[in-house]
Amino acid sequence: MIDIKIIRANPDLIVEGAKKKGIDLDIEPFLKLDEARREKLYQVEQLKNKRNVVSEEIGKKKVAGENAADMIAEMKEVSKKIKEMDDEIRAIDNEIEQFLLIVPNVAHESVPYGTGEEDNIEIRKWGEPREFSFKAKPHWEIGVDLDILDFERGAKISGARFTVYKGLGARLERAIMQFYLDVHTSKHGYTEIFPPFIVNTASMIGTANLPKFEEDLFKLREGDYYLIPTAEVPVTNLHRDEILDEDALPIYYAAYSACFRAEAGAAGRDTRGLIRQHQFNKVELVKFVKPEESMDELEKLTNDAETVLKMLGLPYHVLFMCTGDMGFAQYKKYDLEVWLPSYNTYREISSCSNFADFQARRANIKYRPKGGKPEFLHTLNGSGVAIGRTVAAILENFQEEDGSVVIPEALRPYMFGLEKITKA
RNA sequence: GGAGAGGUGUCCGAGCGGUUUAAGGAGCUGGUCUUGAAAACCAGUGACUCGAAAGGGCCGUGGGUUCGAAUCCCACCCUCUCCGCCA
Repeated sequence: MIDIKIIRANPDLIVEGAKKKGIDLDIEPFLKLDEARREKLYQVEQLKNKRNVVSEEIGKKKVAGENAADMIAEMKEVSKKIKEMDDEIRAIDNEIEQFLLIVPNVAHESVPYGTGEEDNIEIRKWGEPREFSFKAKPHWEIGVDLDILDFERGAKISGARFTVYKGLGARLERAIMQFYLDVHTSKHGYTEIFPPFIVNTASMIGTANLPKFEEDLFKLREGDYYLIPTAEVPVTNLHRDEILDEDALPIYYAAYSACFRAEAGAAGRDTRGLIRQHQFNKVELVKFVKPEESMDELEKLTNDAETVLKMLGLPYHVLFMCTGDMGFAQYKKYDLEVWLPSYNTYREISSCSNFADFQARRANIKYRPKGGKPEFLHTLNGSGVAIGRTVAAILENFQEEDGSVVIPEALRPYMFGLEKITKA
């Protein structure tokens, strides 16, 4: 959420910022509402002050045994008027709130302007895509041939975009999960969190998944429950409505979770394999930091995510996301894309973002600077990294001509020391 | 799911519908005393929020009754105890 004071003072800046993200914002109705609200607020507060003062006098008279009938009659009118005005103000507040929730974050000035993914800028590249001396297979063929991925039965028991992992496939998925958590907690200073996979509406609003992106979510039929699309949601909301001590910052959390995405509007895209699923596993990194540190923290977080890809030996590059492709809530964002031979290109495996105070304001997360008033802190998060897509990348990049797959050394301790997955 | 109890400031904990601008304690800050510390004593300190200010709001959340609500009514949420069910 954008600070209402900033919108008031610089409405053009907000409209311009939204436009850069490809969003048309009609801000005039908001400005009128805001004006009307402040006018009414002033009036009703005058009345409330009168009510407070006179009611106290009535109390004193009553205690003294004096008659206060005329004052009470007068206050009855005042109270009625207050009630009417409060109702009006409440209605306006509601409209303003609804508007504020759909105003996108304004990107940092360094973010390149662009309208789509073709305008993202590659800023780093690590590793070299492998030249195959044989015909490389896509991971969905490798996985089926090795009998470690079962797409057909996934479709049978659940539907499209669900996959069953089997045997060493399941083991590989679990090994990667452990490996990522271990690296981030033991080498990068993150505290492990194992969150609920179901959250309420307030949490979804806090991270800006609601109200704008409801169609991307799975909502449960009973109760105020949604399946989380990423651990970012429960973990960021861990500190919702809290004021943290300055000494507690920065906070680094690493969390594994299953992620559930409706993938509305993705029909026909990435229909084969593990790339786009309704349910997938991911280790997410979340940070709560002081405002002045968030830009540096984004670099560190991105670096932490890159580290695990390097340790696995997977070629990747880093994109500086342009305004048009960075998302609604982001202030600055990098995507890590891993090389996938079957696509003959890089595909997203991690997204690292600084939200500045955008989420903190929605979720009301503050910190108390030494000797100062509470202030909104900054939140960041990034995948550290997506697990299913890691499996896809490992199968494809490390496949052998005989259909086997070499397990990256870093994972072998988690795979009974196994060096290769071969046909049974 | 059933029955009961309860949600008050950083914490504990009072609070007949009208000096509550929330008692009291703890904590925290400063001081006295002490070689220093502890203890004791004295003084100060009450979140947060809207507002330029005056002022308004805030006692789980949201409504309601009333001239006036922490205090009464309704709904919801959460916590605890017991029972039931259950991995």
